Amino acid sequence: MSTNSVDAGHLRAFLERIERLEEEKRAIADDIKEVYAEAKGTGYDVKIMRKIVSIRRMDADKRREEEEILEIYLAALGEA
Amino acid sequence: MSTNSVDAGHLRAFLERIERLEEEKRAIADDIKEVYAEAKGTGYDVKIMRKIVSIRRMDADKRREEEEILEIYLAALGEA
Amino acid sequence: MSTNSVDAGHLRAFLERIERLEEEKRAIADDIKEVYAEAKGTGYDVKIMRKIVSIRRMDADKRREEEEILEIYLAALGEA
Amino acid sequence: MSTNSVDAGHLRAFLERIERLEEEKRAIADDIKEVYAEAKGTGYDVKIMRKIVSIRRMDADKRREEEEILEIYLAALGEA
DNA sequence: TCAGATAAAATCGCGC
DNA sequence: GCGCGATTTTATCTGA
Repeated sequence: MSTNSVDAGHLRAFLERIERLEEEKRAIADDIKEVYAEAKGTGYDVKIMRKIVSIRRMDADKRREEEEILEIYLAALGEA
Repeated sequence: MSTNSVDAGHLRAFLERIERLEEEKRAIADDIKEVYAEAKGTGYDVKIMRKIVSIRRMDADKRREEEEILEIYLAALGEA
Repeated sequence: MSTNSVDAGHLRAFLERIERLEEEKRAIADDIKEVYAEAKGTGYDVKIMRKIVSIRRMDADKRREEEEILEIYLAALGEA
Repeated sequence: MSTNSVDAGHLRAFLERIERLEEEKRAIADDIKEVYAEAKGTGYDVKIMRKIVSIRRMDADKRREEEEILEIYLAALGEA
């Protein structure tokens, strides 16, 4: 078997892994849309919900950042 | 329990479902990145890989579209 | 003449170009709507027409993508 | 020549008109992007420019609305 | 830093 | 006429 065919087989495997993962990603994105639609059907305002989710995500990111900084400080103290 | 607290609980449940799904989505996106990185490490050209994936996705989309138009045609015939 | 006024004049010129182009774009969008309306009046199914247009656009896009990937391949070969 | 073939020819003509118009629309959209890119290269903030364009568009719409209302009033007066 | 991909918001057209 | 789904446009985000 030539090097090329081995490479091609390898490449194909990579592509298939990627495509399977992209499909899963799309499925989850659809699930998210469905939840928003369901919430809308229950009377909630989707736009506001998205804002809440976005703010909470920023909060979570901020918390992570702060924890990282704290760890850096603690590490610096440990070395001091 | 007041209507408000019930509604709030409901909203909270929706938000938590969404946030869990978004986290899963992010995890999968990371997986995809890892696969590309691994392929790159094996010597493949990421740009070319992305193009291939994109073209194959267009094929799939087109097939879907064609199935949809077939359904629309059939529905139109049914109404005729 | 101050830098500010020059800049402002420049900005104004950009904005006017954009607005003129947007108006042209809107006019064309209206024309498209009119054609669909006319076709509908002649008895054609707009939904099906839109699907056909969409599928043909995908064909064109795919052709473009394929040309692009060919160029990328050739460029990659040139660098090899 | 059957009715069907005439219809098909007609349909084809509609589709071609639409596709030609869509291409023009796309070309203009590209022009707009280029203007923004050029403005960006001159140091302007694209996001702010978009906001300005959007606000001016709203103003223009508002003016149009007000003129329409004025005309309706005037017409009502003429009939009174 | 920049373009290109992705996600979000706005808009439009259709059916009820 | 109005909500709903589909398309289009805008904004954000990522990776080269």
